[in-house]
Amino acid sequence: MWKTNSAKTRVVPHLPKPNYPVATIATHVDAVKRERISNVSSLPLLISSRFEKVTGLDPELRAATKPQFGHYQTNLALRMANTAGKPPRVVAQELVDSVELGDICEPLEIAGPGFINIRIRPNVLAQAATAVLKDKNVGIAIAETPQTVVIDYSSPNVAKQMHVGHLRSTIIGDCFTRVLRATGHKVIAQNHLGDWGRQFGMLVEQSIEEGLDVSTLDLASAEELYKRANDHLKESEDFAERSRTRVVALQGGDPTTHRIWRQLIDVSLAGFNATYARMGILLTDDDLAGESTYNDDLPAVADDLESRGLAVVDAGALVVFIDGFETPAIIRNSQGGFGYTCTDLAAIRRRVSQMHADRLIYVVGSPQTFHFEEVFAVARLAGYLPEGVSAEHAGFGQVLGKDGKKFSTREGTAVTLNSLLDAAEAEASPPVALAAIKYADLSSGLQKDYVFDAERMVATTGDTGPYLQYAHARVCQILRKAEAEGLSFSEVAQVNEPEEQKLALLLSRFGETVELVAAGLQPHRLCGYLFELAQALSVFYEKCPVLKSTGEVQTSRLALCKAVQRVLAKGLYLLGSEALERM
RNA sequence: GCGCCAGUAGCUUAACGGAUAGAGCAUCUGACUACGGAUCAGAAGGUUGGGGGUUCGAAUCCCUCCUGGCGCGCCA
Repeated sequence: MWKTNSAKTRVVPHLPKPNYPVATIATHVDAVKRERISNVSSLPLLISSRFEKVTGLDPELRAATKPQFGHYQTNLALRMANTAGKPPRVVAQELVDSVELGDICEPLEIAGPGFINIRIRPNVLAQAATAVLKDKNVGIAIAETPQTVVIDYSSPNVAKQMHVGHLRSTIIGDCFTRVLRATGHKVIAQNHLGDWGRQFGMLVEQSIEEGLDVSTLDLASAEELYKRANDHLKESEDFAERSRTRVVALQGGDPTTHRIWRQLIDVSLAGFNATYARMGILLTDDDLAGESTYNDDLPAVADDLESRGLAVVDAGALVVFIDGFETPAIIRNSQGGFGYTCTDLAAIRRRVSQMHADRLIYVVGSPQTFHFEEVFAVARLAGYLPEGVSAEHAGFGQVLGKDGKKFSTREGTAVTLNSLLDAAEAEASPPVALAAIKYADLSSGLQKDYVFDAERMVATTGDTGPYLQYAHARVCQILRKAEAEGLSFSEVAQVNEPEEQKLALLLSRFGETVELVAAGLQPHRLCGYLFELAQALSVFYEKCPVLKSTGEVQTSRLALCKAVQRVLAKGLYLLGSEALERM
């Protein structure tokens, strides 16, 4: 009954259509663009503004797809041709005649059906490279209107080791934290620990029955306890009953129960923190905000929704029917318990009203897409999520085993995160292994599943983290030798060779790439950029001797190397990896 | 049944409606006293799952079908 649309509109007759801007990548990109127009720092934006001055239109500059097309291209003439009623190439010629770019670009060229190809002048490229060399933030612009961004990630469960499912959330969330901080935003990381729920009844009951001092456990043995309790629960109705009673005792604040629960959390945290340290993750205990921290808010949320008529009791449960959703969101079940929908609503409320978040990001697997759509919709409805605050679910695909299927051990249990780190460290030193794993995780689209193949990801050839580290170590070697020889440099004075120009052009794009990732939450774009830069560096190596050159050519090339080194180091940092000086 | 995601070269994968779909691995051919060869140059490899449609232009947007994964009222 409640499944039909008519029932929905009947129960909550006047639900407004969402009139808030739906949080999309496009929205954020636009916001970033608007922000930066007034603070023109990158070459494409500078060029775009010149086109806009003449046409009032964004030329939608794109990096040229081929070297013979210059550095950037615009299809503006093609788009204008229809309304202008003129052939595209004629419009293009008019644009070329009227847009003033002589100070930045070589003469514009018209090509193909009416594309305008743009080539930056070498001296401008050299200036751009020097800017990257000198800039404290390596060419990344600080947002003019910094936001408070709350990022929810990692979120392991108490009394269970972190497993393969936590790998991606932890790596991706940490990357977002680094990128958003680098662009000047205030990031509040939130580790939404699974520290509450029915499983604690059986855990506490089992430990008491065994006479176990929980505080002496480590995380692995706590997980063993979990398994024993779970087995016990299945085979003994008596134990199941006592476990249910124990849940009530925990909720009621019974001292003994509460103490054991707290001990379970503490031993688990010790294990999680060890893994975070091993992975170079920024999360600290200050970022902990487990589910239990919202316990007191849950009845308040339910009451608020119910008293305002947004939630209604249906089949014994308190639910919210939402326009466009087949099923209602369950706020409180028919037993009077609160589920994770309610917890997430309470979290949104707190993050917006107390932490003053402008943007909420959830780094949680793709299977939760529906859940977050639902939670966001209810939060909008209730005003917990006001118009000015965006909420995004950065969902991601699964990590698969080598057989391309769900990653599990021979026994069928989930593979622990630490064993994945072990597998990679069997192939390379810890910092290299870590860079390998993180790069493999971040370098393709977040939505896609990928196979965990330690051997392939630690390869130093190809599109891998270690290749980036190698490129960095190599350029460091040149800079070290230069220093040993007493050579100094101050700026990129000239970029005459194509290989130098390519490097300088790429350097000029670092900032906008990072800003794009900050706006659109697509780390693979940063990976792709850094890989292209590392490749361009290798080509430069072949064609343009540095230490063997002399005079201004040498000092300029040294400066170029230093700028590349800075970008690679910063880029690796943003991916959560170490930029090694030697390998 | 409804919904979401994915389907691009043997494998892994990029492409914010634009030019000849761009890379990496593997394969083949070259370059070695080499500022780190853990490199570079080149070749070969694609009817972008199928079929329609919109557009000057489609991997990208719309419709439809196929395959795989995941979700869809009381666990989190």
